[in-house]
Amino acid sequence: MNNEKNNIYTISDLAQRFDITTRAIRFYESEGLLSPEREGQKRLYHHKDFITLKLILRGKRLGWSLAESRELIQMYDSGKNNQQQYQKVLEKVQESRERLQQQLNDIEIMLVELEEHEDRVKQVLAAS
Amino acid sequence: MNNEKNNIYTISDLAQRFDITTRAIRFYESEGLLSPEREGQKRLYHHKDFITLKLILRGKRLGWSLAESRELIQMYDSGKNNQQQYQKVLEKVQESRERLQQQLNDIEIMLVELEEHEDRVKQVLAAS
DNA sequence: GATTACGTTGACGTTAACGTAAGGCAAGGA
DNA sequence: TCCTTGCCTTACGTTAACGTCAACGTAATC
Repeated sequence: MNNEKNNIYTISDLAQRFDITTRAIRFYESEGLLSPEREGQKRLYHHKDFITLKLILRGKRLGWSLAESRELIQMYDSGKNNQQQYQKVLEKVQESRERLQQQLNDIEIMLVELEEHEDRVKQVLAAS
Repeated sequence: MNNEKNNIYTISDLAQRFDITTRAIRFYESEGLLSPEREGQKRLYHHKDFITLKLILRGKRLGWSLAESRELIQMYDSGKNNQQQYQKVLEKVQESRERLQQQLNDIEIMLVELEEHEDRVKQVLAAS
């Protein structure tokens, strides 16, 4: 009975699609990241909200706090040219990228060390 | 008075070198990730502990829990060939790598969308 | 009209990884 | 002797992002 053709979702529609709980979605709203339409008591989500949720989850994957993602979302929502906000977001993206670079480094080293460890262990076994 | 030439560190030596608090170091010990020598009440850290701390912090950067890093450390400490533990660690590294790939993807998309947003905003400004 | 399914608003609980005192011991100057 | 410094233990506090009831409303269905 969902009207998904018209891009209207109930809260559990969204929860299913993004594999999160309705509790999480309501929480994001309480934190000011979502502001769905209401039909009486019930929340109605449109495509815009769908997009916003996508932003939220992408932010989470990058390790952003909800407060940080909120800034990004507000920027998009405003439709205005808030240069200061834009810079702030850009910096965050840059930080994330640098963090990623460091992590790639860490992964490489870890793999090398794991191999070395294996080699050592095997040598000890061979010598016994 | 630190005997760093002989690779002996006090707790605050380590804290300084890794830019963490002594509280954190003691906490890692209480979680079974470190087991420094004692001289009376005082903790004495050797090169081995230095290495372990490096592992801990690397794990943290990769988003590992302390419990996860503990497994890695135990594997190295044992010096044995625990194939099961080795596989578990290898899987974790693999997971981290996949997560990184997803994040790289996210970053790219985010940058593209930010540019698009800028373009839209500028067009609106130009039309007014 | 009773059940089932889905939605709502509180409100307290949970977890990891420390932070933050508080109080005390021991060594080394001044 | 007193003071400062550094380390120790114990123990309660903190934060983010929800989880988990509870208690209720409403709408469709059996």
